[in-house]
This record gives sequence, structure tokens and C-alpha cells, in this order.
Amino acid sequence: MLREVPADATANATNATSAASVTATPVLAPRRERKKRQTREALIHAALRLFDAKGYEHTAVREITDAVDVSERTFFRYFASKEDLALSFAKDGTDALLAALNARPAAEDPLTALRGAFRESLRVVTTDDPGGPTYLLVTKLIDSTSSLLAAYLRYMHDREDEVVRVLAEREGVDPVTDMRPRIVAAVFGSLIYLANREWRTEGGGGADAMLAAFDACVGQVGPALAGHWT
Amino acid sequence: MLREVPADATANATNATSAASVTATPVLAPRRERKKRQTREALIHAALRLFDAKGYEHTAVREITDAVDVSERTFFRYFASKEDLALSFAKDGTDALLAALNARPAAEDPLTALRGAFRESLRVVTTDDPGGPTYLLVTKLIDSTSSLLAAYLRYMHDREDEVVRVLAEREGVDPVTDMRPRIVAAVFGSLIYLANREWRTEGGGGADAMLAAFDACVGQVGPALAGHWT
DNA sequence: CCACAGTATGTCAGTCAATGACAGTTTGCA
DNA sequence: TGCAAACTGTCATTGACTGACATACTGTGG
Repeated sequence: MLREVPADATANATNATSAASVTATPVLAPRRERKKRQTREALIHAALRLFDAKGYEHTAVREITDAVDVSERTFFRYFASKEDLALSFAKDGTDALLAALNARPAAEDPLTALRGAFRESLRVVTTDDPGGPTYLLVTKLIDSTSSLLAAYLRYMHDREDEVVRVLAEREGVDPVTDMRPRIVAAVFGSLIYLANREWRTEGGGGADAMLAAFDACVGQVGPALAGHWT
Repeated sequence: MLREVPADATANATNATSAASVTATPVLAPRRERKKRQTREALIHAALRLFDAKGYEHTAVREITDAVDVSERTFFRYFASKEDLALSFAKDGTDALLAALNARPAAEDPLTALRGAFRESLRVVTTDDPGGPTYLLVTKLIDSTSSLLAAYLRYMHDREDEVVRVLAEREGVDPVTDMRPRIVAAVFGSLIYLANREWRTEGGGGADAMLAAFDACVGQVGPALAGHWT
């Protein structure tokens, strides 16, 4: 419906340059598809600009569609909701994470595989948006908008199931009776969030800084759960 | 059948003793207060009945207010939103949990204190609703309604901060620089959710069953995070 | 008992997100 | 070229939620 791109991970707002230089795209890129992608990108771009300027809740869908010059109805054909648009970046990141997790060598234990997949997804996200602080911006936006945060948490919660399935498969356990995959997935999700938050308050460096924050969180889990902290 | 319950000695130590013997000036409980509480209870009751019958999203606020014979506007003076009403039970449970956590002996380490507080909050919730399966009903409702689940997750996320503060205070660490309290709070939240889910699929016995499910989850955290599972 | 102040409720109008129905337009392809 | 499918726009409608204003009710003091 709103997801396509099976393996192609390069999808950002500035693909006009590539479209201009390359006349014929190998596989699929009829004009219709190009236009759709263009409209979608334009909507996202305009929306983020407006969200940044006036805040998510004070931006009407009407304003977004006016900026792109499409009807309000069209907006809801591209995005299931206003939240859906705002979370499109998070979706991309999660897609990358899951793809990377699936590609992780089987020898890695769950936590190592998750860390590696996270690192890989960071690479994709940052490569995707080379010149702009879009990732930081969206993250801040989500965390500062209660309705968006709710949608984000639910979305992550939903996709946790996929992580559970992959982990259970990798380790050869039953995802229904064995709760270890669910526990790891849940804890991992929390750690990602905490690391992100930490990284953001540190000023938000590159992917390395983020990964370092994540590792710091992982290292604190054991001490945090065991006895007193004195 | 549902809330109030002054619960633990936190906010009502002042009038609890005085109101017992003297009836001169009933500081709290005039007819107005009683009526308000009555309407609130009636709204919750009617709403849950309708939610159970037709589902949350297919129940209009109008139907709820019609069942209680108040105006739609009044509904939104009692509850910030439709979600707010549906989560009122979760709020009560969280209140009880935090109150209990505050009352935990200082000698207990964080995880033990959290477990004890959880046990206590379960006692409150089940005592509160002796004859009806309201807790089970609401839990199912939340988990089967995406918009409600989103609101629930955000609400829990918000209140996690309070848990963090209490834990940091108990252990004498800085809740800003030290991330252990945040980690424990986050993991605890996940475990509560997982235990609840497990308990529910098991048919939902008493508070003991729930606590057993929670303990089972806690016991799996270590094994789940350490190496392979084979 | 009355009057007054404060608060709860009702009514009304309006915004905004989201959806269904229908008509008009563009694109892909035979 | 011409047709079918896919996009898009327009219109109408639902439902959550809010602000403004009028109207009742309750508690208190005279």
C-alpha cells in the first residue's frame, strides 16, 4: 500500500538529481511510478518543514497538501494518517534493521546480531540522508509530540513481533512457548530508545556516537538488574 | 466497582483521622462531589459495557453519554479523551504501583522493590473489583485496539519517569547521569506487559498467577541476554 | 429564607482528521 | 488510436474534540 522497494534502500527526498542524469532506469520506473514517488517525497518534505516550523499538532493536513498542491483526499491515499507520514522515517529505519537482522551470520548470538543489525540500519539511515539532520529532527519531533510518541511506540511494539520471529528462527526455539525471544526483543527496543535519547542529548554525533550510546546502555543492563547500586 | 481507594497513606492522612470521629464539617463528600463521582462511574461503566459489546472504535462518545443521559460536552469535562476513559483502570493500577513502590522498605534492592510494589498493586486492583472480570476485560480491550494500545504504551512510558525518580532516590544515584534507573524501569515495564500477556493467555487466574508469570519473565532475562539459547 | 458566588452542565458553532462515493484525468498497453 | 486501469479531485459525512456563552445547581453567609 505504501511500502514497496523490496531491496532498494535508497529512498530520500533528493532523488531528482538521479532522475535527471539517468534517463532509463533498468527495472521499473514508469512515469507513473516516478510521479507517485515524487508526490510522496514532496508531501513528506513539506510536512517535515511545516512540523519543524509550527509543530506537528498545529499543522493541518490541509496546509501540507496546499504546499504540494494536491487535494487533501490524495494525502490520505499516500498515508493512512498524519502520523503515518511522520513515522515514515522510523518505518524506513525499522525496515533496514529487520533486513539487516535477517542477513546477520547465524553464528552470532541474539544480542550480537541485534547490535550488528542496528549498526547496519544506522549506516543506511545516515547514508540515506547525507546532507540533512532529518533523522535528528524527526526523532526530536516524535519525542516532543505526545500523539506521535504514542504512534511511534505502538509501531515499534508491532514490529517487535517480527524481531521475535527472526530471533526464534535463528536460535531454533519456539516463539510461542519460549519467551526469551520476546524478552530480548522488548529489552532491545527499550535500549534503542534509551540510546537514542542519550545520543540526542549529547548533541547527536554520527552513527558511531549512537552506537557507543547503545553499547553503554547494554553494558548497564547487568549492573542495573543485579542487587543494589551503591 | 472500580476506583477511588485512598489506598496507601500518601495523600489522605489529614482527613482520614479527623473525619472518623467528628461530623461537624464534612470537608469532603458534599452532594456535589458525590454526584460528580457518580457520573464519572456511570460513564466508565456504560462505556466499558459498550466497548465490550461493540468494540472501542465502533462506540461513539455520543452513545456513551446517551446511556448516562448527559451531554457530550460533559463527557469531555470528565475525561480528556475517549482513550482517557478507557485507560482509567490502567491509571489506577499505575497509581497503586507507584504508591506501593514509595512504601517499599529501603533495604530492598530495585528489582525486589518493584516486584513487591507490583504484587501490592495487584492486590489493590483485584480488591477493587471483587466480583467482575473488569481487569481482564480492559486488558484485552487495550491489547486488541490499536489506538488504545498506542495510548496505553505512551501513558506507561510517561509514568516510567516517576519510577525512575523513585528508584534513583532509593538508591541514591543521579537519575540524569546514571542510566541504571531508566534501564530497570524500562525493562520492568516490558516485563509487566509480557507477564500480563502470558497471564491472559493462560486464562487469567488470580493475582498469584499473574505474579508467577512475572517471576517467570524475570527469570528468563538473564538467560535470554547471555549468548546462544540452544 | 434569601441572595450571592462558584461550579457543574447544556447548547451551539466550529475545527480537524479521516472515509466513502462518484466523477474526471492520466498513464500503460494492445 | 482507444480502452482499461490507476490516479486524482470534489463533495458530503462522520466522529473526536474545543471554545464561548447561557443556564442550572450547590454551598455559604446574611
